[in-house]
Amino acid sequence: MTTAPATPSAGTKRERRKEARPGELLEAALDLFVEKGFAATRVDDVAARAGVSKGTLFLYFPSKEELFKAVVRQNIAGRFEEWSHELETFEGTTGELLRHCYLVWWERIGATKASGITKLMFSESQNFPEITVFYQQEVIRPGQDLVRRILRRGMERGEFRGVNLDYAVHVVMAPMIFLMLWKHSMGACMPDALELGPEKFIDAQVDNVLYGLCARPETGPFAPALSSPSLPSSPSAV
Amino acid sequence: MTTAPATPSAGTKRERRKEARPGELLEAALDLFVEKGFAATRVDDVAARAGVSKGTLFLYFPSKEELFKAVVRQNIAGRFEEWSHELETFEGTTGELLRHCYLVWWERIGATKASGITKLMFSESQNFPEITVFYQQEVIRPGQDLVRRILRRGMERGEFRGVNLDYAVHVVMAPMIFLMLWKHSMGACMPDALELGPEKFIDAQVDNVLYGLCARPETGPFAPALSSPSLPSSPSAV
Amino acid sequence: MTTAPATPSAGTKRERRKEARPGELLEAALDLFVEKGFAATRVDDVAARAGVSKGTLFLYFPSKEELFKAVVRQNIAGRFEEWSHELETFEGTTGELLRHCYLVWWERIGATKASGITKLMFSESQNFPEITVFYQQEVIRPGQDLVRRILRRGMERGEFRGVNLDYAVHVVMAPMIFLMLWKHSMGACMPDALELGPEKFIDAQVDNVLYGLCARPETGPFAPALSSPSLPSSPSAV
Amino acid sequence: MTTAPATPSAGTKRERRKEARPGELLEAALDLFVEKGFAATRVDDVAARAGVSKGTLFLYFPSKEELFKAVVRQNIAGRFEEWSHELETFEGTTGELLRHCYLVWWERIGATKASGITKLMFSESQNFPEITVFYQQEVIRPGQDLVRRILRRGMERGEFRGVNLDYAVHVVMAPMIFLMLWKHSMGACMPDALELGPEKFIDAQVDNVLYGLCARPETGPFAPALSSPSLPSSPSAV
DNA sequence: TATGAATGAGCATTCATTCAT
DNA sequence: CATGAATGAATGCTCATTCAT
Repeated sequence: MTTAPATPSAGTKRERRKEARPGELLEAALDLFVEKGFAATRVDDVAARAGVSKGTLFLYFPSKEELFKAVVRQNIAGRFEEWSHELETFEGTTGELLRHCYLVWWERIGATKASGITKLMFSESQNFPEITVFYQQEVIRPGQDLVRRILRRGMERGEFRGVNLDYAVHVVMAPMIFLMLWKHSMGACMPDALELGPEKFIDAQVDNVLYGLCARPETGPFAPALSSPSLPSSPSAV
Repeated sequence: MTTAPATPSAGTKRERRKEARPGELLEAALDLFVEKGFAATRVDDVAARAGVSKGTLFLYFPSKEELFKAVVRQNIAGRFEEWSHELETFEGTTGELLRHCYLVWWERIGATKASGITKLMFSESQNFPEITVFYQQEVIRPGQDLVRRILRRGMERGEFRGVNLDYAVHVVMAPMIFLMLWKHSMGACMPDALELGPEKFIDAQVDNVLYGLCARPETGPFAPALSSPSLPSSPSAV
Repeated sequence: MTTAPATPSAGTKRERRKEARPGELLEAALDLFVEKGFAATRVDDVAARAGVSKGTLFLYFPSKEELFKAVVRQNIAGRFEEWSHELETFEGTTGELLRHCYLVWWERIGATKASGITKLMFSESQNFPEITVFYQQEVIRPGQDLVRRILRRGMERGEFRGVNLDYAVHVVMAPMIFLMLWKHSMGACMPDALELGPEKFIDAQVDNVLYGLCARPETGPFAPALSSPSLPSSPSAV
Repeated sequence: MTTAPATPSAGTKRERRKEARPGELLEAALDLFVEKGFAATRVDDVAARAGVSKGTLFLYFPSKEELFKAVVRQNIAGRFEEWSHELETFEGTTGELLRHCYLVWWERIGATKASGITKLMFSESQNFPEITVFYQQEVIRPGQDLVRRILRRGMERGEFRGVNLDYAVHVVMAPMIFLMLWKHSMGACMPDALELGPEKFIDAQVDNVLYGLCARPETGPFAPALSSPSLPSSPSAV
């Protein structure tokens, strides 16, 4: 109090605590939201896990919903810019890029607690419209845009067929989302092949997805169902 | 219609009501469980929607959990026997069988309210262990067994490659489950390509899945990741 | 149905059932009231144990309270006349009469389910005033009158000291009532010396009671506290 | 009063309230439990009588059962240590000690609301096994142990006959328990001699009990029924 | 800044009684 | 006579949010 601290951001122990509070609360909230879901998580428990009182939590976050939004921002929404940059600087075929994205996505989201947030949103979006709107704007749309840019890159380079992007985005994301949801619901309750080795599952999915997307001389035995109805997939689409 | 009553079991008006009650309650419960989820559905609302008092509901179902189980039995679990029989009498290639299954599954489950039950289970299994156990025994296991039998049929006939069944089951089911979950969560809140035409999405997924499964002379540019690790499916996989 | 029954009271099997109904209901009610108490006994259970429907019970007894009153009348209140007569025809000393009364009381009430009714009344009288009034008029008062007559007999014959009847009645009844209440509450939950041999307890109590009542030349080391305050029983009590 | 606060522990008005709350709730709960019994007492009413909301009650006591246990601890169970000490320091004959105990017991328990708890336990033990176990461990057993020690003291000093302790304990306690139960059930509903002057009743009972217990040269006209069957207390008892 | 005591609406389940058949 | 379907008021317990200190 009497002597000025060298670094103004973190002086006394108490002040350092004060600055750390939001982070500790967010970490505790992430844990509990992932474990119990949004509605079933009690703010008392979040505060207790962060080592503060319930009142203090409401000092930093005006409501349970705002607390959740902050968790989403810190763990997912706030990282899209970095990912977007990584995507732009990637060199190599778009097939390689897509495979790379699957892998890093698994490392950074799928295998971490962040995946629990996706599960939570799928579970409770109906009952909390305000959160859902926020999540769509901050996560879903940026995420789909990222995938769209990959697909366009492939199509512009002639590596992918001309496909209806709205469908293709879901084809690309479906296996990853399924993996997260399974892991945080049924997979948590029953012994399962996915439990220990999701990499194999991802590998198979990437192969299948790439097969559906890649430009091929002949269509083979399978119908080109990904094709945009108004934009036939034939060479003219390239 | 003119001579004898169609339903001989119901004489008086009251008896007809009594026989209809369970069905009316189950329908109301299905609607609300699908709309709100298990925890957020109030039994008062179920009773009100069925046109009876809260007490009457407990006359037919001893608890909210048992009510839910009855809904699951009527809409999903009770129909596996029929599906199993259809599977056995199918004639044609296993690829055609799989495509057929995707279609009828979409007609009977995916496009109906029954799909909401799957979404509900993925959402709330963590918080209601007793229901989860019931669902795994009555739905998940029989469903996976059905898929396993299809895959075995393909492998025994030489139509499919030798694959690790535990993974392949998930590869087959993932797109359908994703479709249900999306439809009942994000899809219900935002405009989406899947909303109106999921058939196209299904088509694309069937193609991809069949590509991964079908026996081919050469493996092409993609690694055969579906192969069982202990039972390599082809020399080139080594 | 076609031939008239010889005894008009019990003809066809159905009619015999009809006449037996109240008795079967009363027996079932006694069992359950004793086991659970008044409030905790459900009329559904009474009807079910009697083999009839809930509606039928209300056909014979207009309410749960009336059902209970009927149980009391059949098992206790209706038997005072007989006991009163037995008391009048007894020959022997009043001490012997009192001991005799303790024994037959134990046989007919204390050791039977009827004792459970006393326990029930002590337990729930506060919450059911109407029943309590009934019980006081039909059971408590007649019972106390019986004891009073015994005590008066002893005093008139010079066998007992002059005592305040209002207190003496309680002194006589207290051990028996205690025995019933213990048996149906704590005794039912914990191993206890009273459980198997209440006769010994009764013996001891009779001795003590008689000691306090009997006329004695000298009062011994103990104050004659039973004496009526206005009518000192002996000079030493002054 | 004017200078320093009497209670140094409570600073602000709020803190004083907080410290007083449990006591206020316990007092309100004691009143209502005694008046209505355990099952018939609504927690809302307890809270209202203490001047707080229902939620506040559950802030201090996690359930109705725990609230009741706390009431028992405060009013009975927590005072055995003090009583035990009083017993050890008593000087005089064991007959005097017993009479003394009856009197102080009446002052501290019998004449206070605490006696209502005993009545409650006798009434509802069957329906609430968990509470019953607690009560037996915390009240019944310590109470019986106290009586046992008095009886042993009398036997060791040669003042009392050799008796079966298991029965004698009940003989000693029966009159007091009867008094409590009567007062809180029938006595509360009908005019009664015990209502205003239980001391006289107690006096009579003490005399009778002491008569049964005290060592006497000859057994008199009454059988020594208190004697332990396997351990005859004196040659004359054979 | 931090606390934590207080609130009160919300919810699954029970049960005596009624009455149409 | 007999049924049993229907009712609806009653109750213990939870939890996000507020606010006095």
